[in-house]
Amino acid sequence: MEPRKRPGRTPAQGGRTARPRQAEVARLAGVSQATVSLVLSPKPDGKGRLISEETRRRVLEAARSLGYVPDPAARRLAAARNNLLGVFSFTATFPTDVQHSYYPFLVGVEREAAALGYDLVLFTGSSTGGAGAAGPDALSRVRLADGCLFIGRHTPRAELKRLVEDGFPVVHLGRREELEGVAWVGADYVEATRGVVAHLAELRHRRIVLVREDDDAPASADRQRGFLEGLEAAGLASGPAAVFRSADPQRELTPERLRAWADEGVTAFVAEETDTGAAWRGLLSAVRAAGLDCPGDVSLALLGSPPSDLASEPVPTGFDIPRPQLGAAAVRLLAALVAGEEEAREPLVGCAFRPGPTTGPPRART
Amino acid sequence: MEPRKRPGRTPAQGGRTARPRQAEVARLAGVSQATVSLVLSPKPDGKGRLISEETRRRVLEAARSLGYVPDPAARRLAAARNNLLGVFSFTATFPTDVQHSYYPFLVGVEREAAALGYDLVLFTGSSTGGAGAAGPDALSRVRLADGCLFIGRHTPRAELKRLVEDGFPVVHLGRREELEGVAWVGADYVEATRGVVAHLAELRHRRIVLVREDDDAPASADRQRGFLEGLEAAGLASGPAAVFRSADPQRELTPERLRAWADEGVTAFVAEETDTGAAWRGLLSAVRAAGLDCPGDVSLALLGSPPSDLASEPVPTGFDIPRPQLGAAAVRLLAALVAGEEEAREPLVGCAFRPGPTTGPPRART
DNA sequence: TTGTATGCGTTATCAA
DNA sequence: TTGATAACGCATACAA
Repeated sequence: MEPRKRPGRTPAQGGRTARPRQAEVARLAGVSQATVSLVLSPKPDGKGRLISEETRRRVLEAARSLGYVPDPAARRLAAARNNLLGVFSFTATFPTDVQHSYYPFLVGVEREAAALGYDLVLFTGSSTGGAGAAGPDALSRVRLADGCLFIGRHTPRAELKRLVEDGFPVVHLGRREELEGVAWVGADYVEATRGVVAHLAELRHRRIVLVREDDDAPASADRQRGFLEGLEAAGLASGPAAVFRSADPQRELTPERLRAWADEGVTAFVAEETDTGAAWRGLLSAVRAAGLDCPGDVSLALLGSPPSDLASEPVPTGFDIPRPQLGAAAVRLLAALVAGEEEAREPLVGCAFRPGPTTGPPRART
Repeated sequence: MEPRKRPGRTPAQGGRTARPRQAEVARLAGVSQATVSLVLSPKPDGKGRLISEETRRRVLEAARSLGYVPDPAARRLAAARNNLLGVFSFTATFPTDVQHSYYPFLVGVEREAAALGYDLVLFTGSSTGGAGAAGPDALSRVRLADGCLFIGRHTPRAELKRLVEDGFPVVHLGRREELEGVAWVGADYVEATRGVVAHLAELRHRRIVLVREDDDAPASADRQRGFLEGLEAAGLASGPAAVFRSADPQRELTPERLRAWADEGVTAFVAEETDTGAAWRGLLSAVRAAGLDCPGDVSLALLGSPPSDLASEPVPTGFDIPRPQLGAAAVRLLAALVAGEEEAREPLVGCAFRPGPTTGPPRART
């Protein structure tokens, strides 16, 4: 039986012109398809040109005139590379609720990817139940890319581990030490928080309280750790009493509570930054409701950046998470993994201390 | 010559264990590779099961025990499509300056793409070297996807046309009627603006002035057209005098000018929305500087949404551009083109009228 | 109902 | 220096 023309092909392929293939470039240039491949995929092997300058020119010209672009799927199948980096977030990458946006990270991710010569594939998460929905192989689609960046707290561990075990380059944006073998890049919340505490201690605050949400995320734990370490370093009383942990700070952080603390000699509060900003919001409103002056009566600091809807307020003392830099660092690491380099870089990115008008020396006690 | 073991394979493929293939699943289940494929990729064709329940079970069991996951590259290669939609913006997709961001569109783009089973490839036109260098064939890279969405005012016409001529599915986000053959999806500024004028006319305003920037973008032209049509429909005097066009409204829109208009009987102003929001800003500050009360002395309307940094101000009367919906509509259209369907849908998306506190009946003239 | 054969577009090997 | 050719893993038309 002789070969069919195009078996395995759905009949209604669409009436449009197919994308140009290497074979067509070859015909136009009067060479073989393999030659086209050689010309078009420069070997970094350092091997000198095996193709004559003349042929080379003709092939390039033909490719250009045809608008040829290599098929990423075929490339990967042939065990080559795509120049495609994946970005996968379990929740929507562009949520309607801008509060949870990964936008600032993406700024850095895009810039760095472009600089390194990669395009980005945004794998639409399972949020909408669309592309990859919830199936166990939802994450599998990312294998189309050369490597993939994961963002968000809720990355399914098993799937991620599977990818890593298969040798697929993966980088997680955000600390993920529990996931063994998963490379990650994160902000150094511990150090940054220590810095904020040190700042308050220098101002002569003696009792400081951390307001945090009831969440087990590494980001929360890190801040608490940095907080306690900071207290110790300053020779201040630490202990669980210094941490106020609440599932709903905006409710449970009452003005009475605040006054009680003040009476006990607490002169400063630090709140963690989270998606919702609940801790900080709760703290702010409680202070106001209690009629306390800031920074006169109490100093306030935010362990992160203020929510965007509070943009009209003065920017509080705290630190800035360098999200674009984080994104860029993650891409650099991922690119290194893709290139087969051993992972050997500092995964922590420092946060810059941000002075602000919400902290000052405590009022002398009477 | 007998077949090599794994030719075309780079020798140092990595020491990692290869993932299971359909062939291995087949061996374990005692069936052929094709059968495995049949079982594992359910056809939505509605065709009943061609595979016996027994075989089916065995295959699934074998696949599970081996931890089989399909290779997306192979799958896409065989299917002759990527399930990838490109998104191309001439400026960075994620600019540092959030003002100019396409974020709201992307929200809808992502959601709809996910719903339709597509992933997104982000192309950056302005990228600094790297992937998308600035070459004339920069746009050519988008051919890697099954189709591409273009966003922004500055899409190079020639390149776009070339893509379309080659039968590559292209959709432009924003009206682009000059570019023949280029499918587009846009907001119906004409109709929306007419609505705003009608609203003012109903309030009994008799003289209304449009403040616009000196830009030839379709978006500006459409608003002007809708404005003039709205005036006519209400039986009001139109003509060029009703349009104030300025390259720098924030400078040229002086309080004196405003007073002069008021003296002439102008009781309402509408300003177009642009990237910078210059028209609206200029109008607002001039009204304030002139000491005019709004909506007492003058009614103001904004043909679009207010800039985010004016979030603290009351939201003016006007209309909302449904950006997420626009993005979604564009993706739907693009998907239809990719699927080979003839383009046959309404490219205009309506804008919702937004009542606000900045308009009211004009003060009775003395 | 299942197996066989073939090709999707690319890279890489080997012979010419 | 270039041209055949064999896979990569999967999906399908067709035969059995």
